[in-house]
Amino acid sequence: MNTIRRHLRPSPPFDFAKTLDYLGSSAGTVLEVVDDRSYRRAVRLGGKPVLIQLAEGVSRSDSAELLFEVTGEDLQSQDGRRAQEWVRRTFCLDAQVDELAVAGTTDPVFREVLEQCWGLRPVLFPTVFEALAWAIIGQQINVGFAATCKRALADRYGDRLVVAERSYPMFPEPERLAGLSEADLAPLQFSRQKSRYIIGLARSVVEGRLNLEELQQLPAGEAEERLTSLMGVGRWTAEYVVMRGLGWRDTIPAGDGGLRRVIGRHYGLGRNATEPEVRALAERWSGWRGYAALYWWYILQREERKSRPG
DNA sequence: ATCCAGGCTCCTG
DNA sequence: CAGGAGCATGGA
Repeated sequence: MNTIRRHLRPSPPFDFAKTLDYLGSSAGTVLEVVDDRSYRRAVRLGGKPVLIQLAEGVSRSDSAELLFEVTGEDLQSQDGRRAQEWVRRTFCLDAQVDELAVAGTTDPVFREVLEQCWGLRPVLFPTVFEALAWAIIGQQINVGFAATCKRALADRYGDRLVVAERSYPMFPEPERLAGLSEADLAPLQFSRQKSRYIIGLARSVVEGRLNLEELQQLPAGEAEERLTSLMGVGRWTAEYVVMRGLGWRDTIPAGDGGLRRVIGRHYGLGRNATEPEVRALAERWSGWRGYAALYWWYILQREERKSRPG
């Protein structure tokens, strides 16, 4: 076991504390260890299990600095490079977010959102497969319960990485899930329908019908189309994965229940916004609709955390 | 009990 | 092709 350390400089504005606060309070964050100043998570990079650790460094002037560590078995410099690229991509460290400010100038409601979210960065899923599985698990059930299901899936079928006498869970590989039957997931409180979708997805990957590497190379619209052709993946799921798994910044899951709720509330509709309404509104965030979605979820989380602590 | 929760598929008219 | 029923689960 050895560790490689680096310093990373995110493009400003970057508010690590805010990003961690949101990430750590999100129900779906079950495989990460997050506190108010650091992040830890075990992932496979190039097939090799590693522990990624991030902490805030000394901030010079206005640009924050991140301390980054990767720990694993017999790490070479190329592993360090690979891990660093993974972090830059997963935490969107190179995003030129200041362009987004323009979208707020004509919309007082969204300007308020922008101010509260300034510096908040999206955190992508470690893999597209995990994003897809999480989106399917989360369909039409409350996110707390979805988190329970995800955790159970990882505990039962995922590998673990032990570093410094501490054990970190990893999300199951498609190969592992492809061999399961519906009966295997029933004890984890997956509905039959969801079990079918998840297992079918894993098999698609293993059998090569769904090439996740290739998916990364496609334009957002084509990736969305490709995803929607899978059983169990509708428009919401595809858009969610394009945004949170593939990292496209201009894709918004407009049918999302949470978005419809928070947007309806803030624009004074007295009801949930409809999907077409969200889509129409999102035109004004064009170029950054995915960031807008993130920001709205952040607002929603804060509002609903206040009224329902825990 | 009843309604809801970060939908999807399939079937109508 | 738009709209709605039916679907599975657990939680409030």
